[in-house]
Amino acid sequence: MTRGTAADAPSRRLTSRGLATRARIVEAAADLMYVRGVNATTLDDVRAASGTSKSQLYQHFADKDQLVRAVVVLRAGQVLEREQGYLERLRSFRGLLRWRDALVQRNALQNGAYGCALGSMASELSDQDDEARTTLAETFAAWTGLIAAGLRRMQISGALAEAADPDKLAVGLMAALQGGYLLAETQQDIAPMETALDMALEHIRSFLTK
Amino acid sequence: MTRGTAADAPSRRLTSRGLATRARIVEAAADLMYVRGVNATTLDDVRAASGTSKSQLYQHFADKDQLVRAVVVLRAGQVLEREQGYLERLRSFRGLLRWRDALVQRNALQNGAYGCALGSMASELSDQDDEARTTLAETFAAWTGLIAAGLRRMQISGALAEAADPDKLAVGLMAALQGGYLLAETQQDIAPMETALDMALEHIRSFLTK
DNA sequence: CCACGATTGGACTATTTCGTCCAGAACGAT
DNA sequence: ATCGTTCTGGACGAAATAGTCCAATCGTGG
Repeated sequence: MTRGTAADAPSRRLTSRGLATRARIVEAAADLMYVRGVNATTLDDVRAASGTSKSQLYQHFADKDQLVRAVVVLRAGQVLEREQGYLERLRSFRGLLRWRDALVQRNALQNGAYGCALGSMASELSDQDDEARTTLAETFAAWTGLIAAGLRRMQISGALAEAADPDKLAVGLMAALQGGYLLAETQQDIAPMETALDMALEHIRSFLTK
Repeated sequence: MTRGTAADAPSRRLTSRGLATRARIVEAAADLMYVRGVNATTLDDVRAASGTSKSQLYQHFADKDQLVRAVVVLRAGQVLEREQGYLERLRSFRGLLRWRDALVQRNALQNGAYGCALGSMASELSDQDDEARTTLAETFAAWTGLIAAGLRRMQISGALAEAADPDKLAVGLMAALQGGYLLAETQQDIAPMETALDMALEHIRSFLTK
């Protein structure tokens, strides 16, 4: 609240160099927090991984919480941008299957470890930092909204039955995805993630008009 | 590995008094770690909440990791016992609905905060403590197995179609549950958890024979 | 009721981690 | 080029946290 660091109007302090260091810090922190968890990542880890120094960290972020929030915002933007690319033109069940495949493949690269960039932070931060929780909730809502919008387009084009509720189906699909991530992470095997997504998609398929 | 603390044969050290303190410590730690997260819980918090002292902590647990593992084992046992009570006699779709209601109601008491006792630990520990991860994976498997067994009984009694795959349905249901927990925790609202469970149950319903 | 090990309390140390500070280098506008 | 501002490096301090140790107490078998 004291310093103008995060999303504030950056008062006057902004140099390309400074912004570059800031970006380097947030990205390094995001990577570390993704694989180790937020609380298990120390500022010294971030400092080393970003090739910066303590003063830079505190130049750009009032404290660790602010850095964490910046990481959340970064991840939210990344995920939303990526998902928008997949979902904004979604108009068919096959498109949904392609979306599924992309997610599974991405997660298979790490054998399911680490889970969803958003989900793991949500689990750790929800009961710890209300501002972060809110951002994450909004991001989940936006993500789910992208899916719902696609389902609605399918409905308008007649591919999906009128009886289907796009919003509820989207929430169910998102839950299956997040639960799948979690089980896959715990088992170190993406099979449960596939099974979960398949079940949700199978349910959506039952609403196809033919 | 050095001391005989956790699940080892307790060599010689066991007095009712000692066992009681040990239990008090683990239970206090479990509560704290549930609401604050594992890494955000300090040994001093545990000491204070359990009304013990440092020496007791280190009398029973070689280090914090061992305590965390004991908490995982405790939670695993509690959840499994509770779920067994609900699921071991599951024979009908209505039974599944009752199970759903019980979970939702329990989570509603805290407005969805904290999530699943198992899920939140799984998310935080999976990439941090492989032994804990394994225990959690086994517990999830057992839990899912309870559901699958119930579905199989429904299949044998003819209520559930032969075409249904109890194992996959159980995994899908578990993922919906865990994802629902996570979304509910993030949104501080159990609605997404209900929606997710309803979707999974709706899908199972489609396999009912009549 | 005595002896001995288990148990306890809490002071103490070591280490980690967050956060501060300041002197000097780099940069950009004039 | 020069001056003021921003950026940088890293030493430093403060607080939190993990982990150690030992003297005192308890409690149970003999």
